[in-house]
Amino acid sequence: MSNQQILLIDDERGISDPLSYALRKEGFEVTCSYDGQDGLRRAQSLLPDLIILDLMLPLIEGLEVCRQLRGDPRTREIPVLMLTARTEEIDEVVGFNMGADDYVTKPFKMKPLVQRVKALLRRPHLKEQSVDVVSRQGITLDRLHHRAVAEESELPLTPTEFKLLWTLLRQPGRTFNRNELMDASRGEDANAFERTIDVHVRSLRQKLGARAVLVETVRGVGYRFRDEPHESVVTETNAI
Amino acid sequence: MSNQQILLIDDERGISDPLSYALRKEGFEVTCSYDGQDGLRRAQSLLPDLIILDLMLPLIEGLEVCRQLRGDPRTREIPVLMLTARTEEIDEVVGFNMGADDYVTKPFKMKPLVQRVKALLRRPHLKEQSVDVVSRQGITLDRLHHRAVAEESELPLTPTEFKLLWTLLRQPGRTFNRNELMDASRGEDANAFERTIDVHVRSLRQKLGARAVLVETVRGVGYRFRDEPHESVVTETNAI
DNA sequence: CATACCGGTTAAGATTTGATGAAGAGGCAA
DNA sequence: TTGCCTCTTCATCAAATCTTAACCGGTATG
Repeated sequence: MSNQQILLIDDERGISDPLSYALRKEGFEVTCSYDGQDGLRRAQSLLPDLIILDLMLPLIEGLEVCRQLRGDPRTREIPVLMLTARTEEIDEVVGFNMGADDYVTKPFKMKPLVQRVKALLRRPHLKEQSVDVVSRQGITLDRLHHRAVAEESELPLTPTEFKLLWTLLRQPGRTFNRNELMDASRGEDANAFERTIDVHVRSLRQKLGARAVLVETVRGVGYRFRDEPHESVVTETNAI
Repeated sequence: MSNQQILLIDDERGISDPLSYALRKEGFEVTCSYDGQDGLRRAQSLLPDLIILDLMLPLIEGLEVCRQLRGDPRTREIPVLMLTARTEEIDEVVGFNMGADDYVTKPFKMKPLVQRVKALLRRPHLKEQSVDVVSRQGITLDRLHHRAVAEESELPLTPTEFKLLWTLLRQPGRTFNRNELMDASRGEDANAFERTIDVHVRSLRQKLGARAVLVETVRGVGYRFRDEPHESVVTETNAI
């Protein structure tokens, strides 16, 4: 029972039978389900370590199953491996951002698929859970209440500035180019002058005051939020 | 160089020019190649994150390029997006099972294609093996954070120096000629003065300090990153 | 030894890049 | 409507970076 449990949701016996066989031979415990509704119920009762999900399912579509899995806190973190018939479907799935963790196109070879399964199970589960509060270097952002606080005082950020800082703060040290920041701060409106970001960064820095140095410029690339503490800020912090 | 690199292999300027422009505007680094042979060579020296490949090419056919890319362990895992003239061709291509990851029929709209590119690059299993950190001989490059570290201290590299070192470091021991290094560091126009590379190498060596010897000159050919920590005596003996 | 070739070095000039100030353009509520 | 507020665009400047070209010394070759 120390074996890892896999829930396989697929209505085609021609696929699920050999697949479940191959997985069992690898030492996994496999439970099969042949439609979406049943699969969803089993997922919630079994809480397996991994779910393999066909995109085309009777009763409930694969995407809907995935959505509901993600909506339930008990199953939210279970990795999902999606089976799709065509490459283009992957785009859709990715587009819907349904949170599948990997995709395999049918027809597939058994060995690579098992490899993928193992890789997913091996993966450290630092999946970015939906976080509403981020706090770094004395700056705290709460996106539910749309509040930004630096030490004591509240920062009056505009929506764009807020999203910008949110993006930077969530992955401190990572450098974002202007396009990524554009996307992050303005949704998917892709066609805008890149340098607009510079202006937002500027006003952001102004409002950050002494902490402005935390938003670093990476020349030729973009911007990033400083990872390690900065001397002048520490001094400032102490002084307050 | 937090940016992802795309190699575009297409001989029709009417296609490759606007496409490379669109991709660059999206923040990708794009290198263009106008025939199969050259494209193959560039793929092997650049090791881009994605390759866009026209099916009809001079010198070597697209399918043959694809086959050879799949045959080389260095390029085997790089996703390939194939451009084809007619829908029926897709079937043929799929039939040959040449391992292209996606197909787009010409003529295509710019936006959807860019979407496809992004989707391909976002695919989880590709993400897992795409390399963002390279570390050799005590030097570590992280293109996501855009950081270069030697032992303890951070190296303040300019964008060009970073890309140069990134290229050398990814395939230690392999000698790159100046054109290849030009490509890698300047992405765009390959028709610049070759000796420019020498100057970049020099400033790179200066910043590397004691580790400067790791960037070796191969007289008459180009440069390479040293593979072995010490003298090549052992290597010689083993080689014979 | 002479010579052509090659890479190292240097500095000046050209180009690119980001910061900044300011001027519209909409949006929205009073 | 007017009066903010926010976002975008543009022009300009200074600094960082890249390229070019000239000069130098080492090396292979005859």
